[in-house]
Amino acid sequence: MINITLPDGAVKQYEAGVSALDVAVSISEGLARKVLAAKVNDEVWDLSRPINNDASLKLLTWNDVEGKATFWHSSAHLMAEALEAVYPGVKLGIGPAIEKGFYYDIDLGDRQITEEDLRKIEVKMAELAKTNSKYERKDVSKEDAVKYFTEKGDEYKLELIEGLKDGEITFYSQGGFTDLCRGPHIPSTSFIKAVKLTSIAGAYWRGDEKRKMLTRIYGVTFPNQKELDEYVLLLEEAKKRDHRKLGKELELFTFSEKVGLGLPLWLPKGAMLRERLQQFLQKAQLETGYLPVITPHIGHKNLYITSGHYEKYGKDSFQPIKTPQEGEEFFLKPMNCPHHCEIYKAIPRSYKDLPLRLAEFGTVYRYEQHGELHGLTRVRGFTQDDAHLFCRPDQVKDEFKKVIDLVLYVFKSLSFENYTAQISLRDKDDRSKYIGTDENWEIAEQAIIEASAEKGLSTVIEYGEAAFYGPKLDFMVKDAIGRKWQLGTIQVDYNLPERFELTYVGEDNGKHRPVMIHRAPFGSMERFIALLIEHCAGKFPLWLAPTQATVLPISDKYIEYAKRVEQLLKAKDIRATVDDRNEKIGKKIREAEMNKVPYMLVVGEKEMQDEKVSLRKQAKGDIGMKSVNETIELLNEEIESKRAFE
RNA sequence: GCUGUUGUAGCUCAGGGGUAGAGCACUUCCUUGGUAAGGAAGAGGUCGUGAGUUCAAUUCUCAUCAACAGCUCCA
Repeated sequence: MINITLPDGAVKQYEAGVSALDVAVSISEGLARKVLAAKVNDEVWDLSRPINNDASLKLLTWNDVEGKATFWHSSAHLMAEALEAVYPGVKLGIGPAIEKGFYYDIDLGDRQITEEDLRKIEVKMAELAKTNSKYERKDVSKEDAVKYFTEKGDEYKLELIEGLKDGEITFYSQGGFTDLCRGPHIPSTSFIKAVKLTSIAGAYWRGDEKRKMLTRIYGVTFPNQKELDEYVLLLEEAKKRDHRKLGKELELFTFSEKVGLGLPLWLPKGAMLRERLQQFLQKAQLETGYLPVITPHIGHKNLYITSGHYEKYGKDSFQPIKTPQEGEEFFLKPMNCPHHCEIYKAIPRSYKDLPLRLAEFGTVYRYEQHGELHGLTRVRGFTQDDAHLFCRPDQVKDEFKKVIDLVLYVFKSLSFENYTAQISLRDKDDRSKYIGTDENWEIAEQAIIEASAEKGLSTVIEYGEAAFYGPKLDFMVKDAIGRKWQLGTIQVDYNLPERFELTYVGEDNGKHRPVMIHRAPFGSMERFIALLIEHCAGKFPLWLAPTQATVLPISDKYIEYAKRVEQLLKAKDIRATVDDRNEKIGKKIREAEMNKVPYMLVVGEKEMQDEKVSLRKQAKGDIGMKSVNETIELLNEEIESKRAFE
């Protein structure tokens, strides 16, 4: 007999060799029908796999992340089976589950598939799913595995097998389809009740842009049709929040091919929003000891030779600006750090001056790959809410913690609650791409890990994601359709102080090298605002709304009064407008609602008589008649509180 | 940069080998209306750009540019 520990701590005894499915059956029939896979000692297993020793067991259903992943992984196999049926001779790359669904990379040879073909494949998948084929696991020797895929003529699978050790190769089969796979899988195809193949795209084999591009088919499946319908609805809703769409509708920003790709033009309302955000952070930074500086938009070539950026990015970036002076070249600044290093150097620094925190909303230009440009989230000209902290090595951790506080303050103020904090460290194996001593890297990596822990941040560690000059802590936020973007960032840099020969005089009267911390709580104004737009679906909190209130006269007769109310609001720093068009009140309200103006002040005969307005809140409706003064107080209280717009 | 899809009025989109249409927005007039679209008239496009096929191209073919999705990249 063996002991199986369940998640609630209960320990039950079973015969050795019991399967997770047996355990599920012993608990309840209903559970046994729902269960997809099982977590055995923290490893996800097939339900049918025998458990021979004492173990902890968690039964995974559709409600578990791992349950869904298993379901989608099995769906990828089902799609592969359908693809082989529809396109005989298709070669298969890899087909994993992803956050929302799955994909399979395939080589179709000379054939091409279109969106309509996806419908055919969906039908085939549904048909195969109904056959209720079991997913069966089989251990295979390397020799047999190679033989199988050689006969099948699938060079991609053969390449994958090459990287595997004999004795740890498994095949999974369902229906007439067999795939090289570690597993695990759901018990049978009949669990898959609803199928949607979402898109076709190209993807390099093994993510290497020098290798062949395969066709990637994305899909998602569900255990019932209702969930699929809900998912489709959710996607449609998400698309309405897209910052590119809202940016156009709310007249926040635009792009012009004539001005240039990836160079945003901020319209008056967008500029208003952006300036509010900038002032908000500036205030917080002044309170925490940052010193504003201003530097030019270009820098001499020598600046970037010193910084090392010329060598690393010179050819792939905006090309130099020439001057009448023969051989003289300037670059548009791709970052603010070198300029700030020169500010540091302008004056001899003592250990007593540190940390020195130089802050600048600095606009930079980077020639991003054409295919990378994306709304405001990836552009070629953007403004960083940049600052560089020059400090002594013993101050790094403390400074780091202060920056974490600032980033969290910013996120909290804008109610970004669903962020992830990612610590990016060096690649575990390949260390050739990093500069600086192992010792300094160790210190910096430790400082970040400790500072994050002491601040109670729950972080994920990503190896190989560090910048070439130092480790970093990034704050990632998802956009409307689930793509992750980096917003706030804190990076430790031992490189630039070295290259610029920055020093300070220590207590010992000797010269020492400061450590530099790059940090940007927003990341960039552009990207932050993009995510903010999607986060609040264009309904900005009152303190940020470009127009905070609009006065809507019932008819021409009240325009004069409406303008007086507008002036009273403006005198109290409320951004107000008047809709004095010759339109009915219903239409004015409708448009103000669609423009997401937080407050509407309806004025007519009744209001004009005793300095009142009928107040209406966007998405909430009429909230009754109030005096102008009451209204101003109400709005200003909300502005002060920086409340999120509910 | 790579693969695929798309490109018609300011916006959202329909159409289709014989030089174009809707709704919204815009302009003018009527209307002075109390909480999500009042009515009428008008203006607006050589159908992304260039070439080819054709008696004829916005429609077919090729190239190119841009947008979108994904990949690669991201100081």
